[in-house]
Amino acid sequence: MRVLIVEDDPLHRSYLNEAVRAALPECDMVLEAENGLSGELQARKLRAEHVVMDLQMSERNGIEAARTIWRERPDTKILFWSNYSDEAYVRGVARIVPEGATYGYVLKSASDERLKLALRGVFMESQCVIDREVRGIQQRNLGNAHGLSDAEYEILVDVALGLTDKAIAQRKKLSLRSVQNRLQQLYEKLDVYEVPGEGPEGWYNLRMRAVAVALLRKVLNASALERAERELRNSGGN
Amino acid sequence: MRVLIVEDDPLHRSYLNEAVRAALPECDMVLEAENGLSGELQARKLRAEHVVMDLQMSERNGIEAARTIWRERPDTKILFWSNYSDEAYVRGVARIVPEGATYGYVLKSASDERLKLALRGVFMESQCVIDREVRGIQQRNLGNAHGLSDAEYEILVDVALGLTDKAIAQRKKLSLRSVQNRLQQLYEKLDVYEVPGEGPEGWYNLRMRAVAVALLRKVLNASALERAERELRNSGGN
DNA sequence: TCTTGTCCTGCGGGAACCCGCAAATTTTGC
DNA sequence: GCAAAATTTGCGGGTTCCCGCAGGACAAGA
Repeated sequence: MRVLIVEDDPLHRSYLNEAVRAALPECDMVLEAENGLSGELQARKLRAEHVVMDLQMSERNGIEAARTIWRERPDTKILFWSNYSDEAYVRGVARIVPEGATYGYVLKSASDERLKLALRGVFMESQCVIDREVRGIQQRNLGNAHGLSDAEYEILVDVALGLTDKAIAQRKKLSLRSVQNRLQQLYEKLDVYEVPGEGPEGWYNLRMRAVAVALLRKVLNASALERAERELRNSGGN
Repeated sequence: MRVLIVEDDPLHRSYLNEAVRAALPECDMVLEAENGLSGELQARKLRAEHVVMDLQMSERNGIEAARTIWRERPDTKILFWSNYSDEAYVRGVARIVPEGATYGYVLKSASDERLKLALRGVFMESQCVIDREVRGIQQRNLGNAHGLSDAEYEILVDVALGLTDKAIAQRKKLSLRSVQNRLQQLYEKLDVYEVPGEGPEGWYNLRMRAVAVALLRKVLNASALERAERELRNSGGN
């Protein structure tokens, strides 16, 4: 059994290495990659079936790397090990996990014990192991108390990229008015109307404010934006 | 001689601890804090004169912690040790350095040797030690080839918070038109007019696009936004 | 079949934005 | 002290955004 570690911080990498060896005595080979790109290459070359990987790396982030790995071998078991439980990351991971694949998501702040349990659960028992904090984010989106639906999230991303209503309508094959409707839903869900202090009504540019709130609440983050931007440019703008 | 370490990642904290002991044999006490808030408190209680600290921590980030520390004792020597060289961080640090204070800025990706040199340089020799990558960012802002002036940056932040032109005019005590002028400068500096593919002219909402580009280029980041938002709410909205 | 609910669509108007033009004001350099 | 340069301000317009209103399309359920 072999395990591939994809993590750009050398300290965390060596910590992981040790944790893997301790948790999985049946593992006879631990490989390392220091960014998403080389992670992809190694996974392909070595036919890795067990990967533990960081999100947010330079060169290529964990979500994209995981997507290409899974595209080639959907039965690869991947344990994500991340600093944050931003909604944007959680949503990003959920979007790319293939039907029936087994994966895990644990935070770097978790104890050694939690990490080891996750390693055994995912790699040996084919369980999906998701930390409580992360799970909380996932739930909130389904029970749509405050969470955004996928449709709303996509509109949010397009707006955040700086597209006009018309451009979004074209991309999404909707009428102008429909786009604006979805925007209004978004504005309500994000409490955009709340005013700071006693100022007059027209204090906020709603479109911009919605994105600001989304960033502050970590519904959106920089790496999600980068992904969307790349996608936009590849699709030639329409 | 005592050194205070402020860093939330336990691995990095212990690594720093070791590095400090190795680089500074004359140091007889190494203290640790695990977030910005407790860092402030410890610095005050222990009258720390040598601090090495992470930016981007939960609870209170390094920039705010450093500001309050320097407000109380401007001769404190602070070495910032950060993952990123985002323009937003560099600018944030530069904004709060008191006249004549000595500080350093090294990246976590730097070698052990670089870190040790910085520790000795800042704490023993009262030099300012700034990594090359970080220095590069600073330069670009002064030689305003592409960098933003402070005025432009402030407008950018207000826009990113979601304020309307009118609201910004009021806050900054300018006329509506002046705000719009500054916005136009911003649009040019950020190459907002560049169009993806062959689409029609009106593809972008300039105001939103400017913020998107700023985020992608790391001129702005989430923590700078959080700071600005807090400031906005404190000032009661005007 | 008729109702109910949800979503998409068009119309219209008020507000906000983007910006060219030109005069007034401040800053800068010598 | 004075001219050049940069900033600020007002005016006017075209465009986009925000949204209430109302009509149509489609699915679920009585």
